[in-house]
Amino acid sequence: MKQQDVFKAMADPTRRAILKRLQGGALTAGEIGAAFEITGASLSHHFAVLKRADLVRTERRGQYIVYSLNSTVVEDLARVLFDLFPNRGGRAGDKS
Amino acid sequence: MKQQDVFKAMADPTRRAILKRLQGGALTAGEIGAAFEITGASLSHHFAVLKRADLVRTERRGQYIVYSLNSTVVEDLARVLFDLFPNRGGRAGDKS
DNA sequence: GCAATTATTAGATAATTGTCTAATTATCTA
DNA sequence: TAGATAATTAGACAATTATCTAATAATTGC
Repeated sequence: MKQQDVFKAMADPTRRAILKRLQGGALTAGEIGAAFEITGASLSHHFAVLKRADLVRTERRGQYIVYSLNSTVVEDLARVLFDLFPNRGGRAGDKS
Repeated sequence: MKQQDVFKAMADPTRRAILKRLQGGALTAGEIGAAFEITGASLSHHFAVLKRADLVRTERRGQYIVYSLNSTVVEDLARVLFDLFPNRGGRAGDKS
């Protein structure tokens, strides 16, 4: 997990919205884009960032490209956050 | 919690390092700065971002200003992340 | 093969951001 | 009150980034 890439990816509201949309299951780039006002090119840029952070996985299916969540990476991120703050009952990722 | 401010704040490695340093307890601006190569002015900028995100609290003590973590906000953030990803055993912030 | 569809890549531009130096504010102490 | 110390604010600048239009790539179906 490239921490910096993940944090950077999560810092943009559009990308968080994309992740949110993928909660319900895998979607094609077009299906995701339908919910946003920005161009497909901009969307592609965001997809690239999310992929670089390993937050989503892609699979080509015919002319479509299907995106799906990679939950584990964001779980890792959540663990990092918990670790940043001690004295809270030692849950996920308890290193001490 | 202003989600966007928090995510933006966490996106910078210097700011994450500052939070990390504060794990051991409250520190003055100068004590924190001693660990970084950047100028005090740049540090101040980062402090401002962290404060806007409500990730740190400040208290003036004489000529010093003391910074401390505000754990709850980052815990909230971690919860948001967990919520982004369903089907993982429903822990913190379980909304469903 | 060719047109249509889906998506990405290339290149340009405006906005944001991290950094710096210089100036300012707040506090302490002699 | 004056000087020293701690920290922030102001203003400038370079790097990054989100967005766009136009061009390119991959696939399907005629």
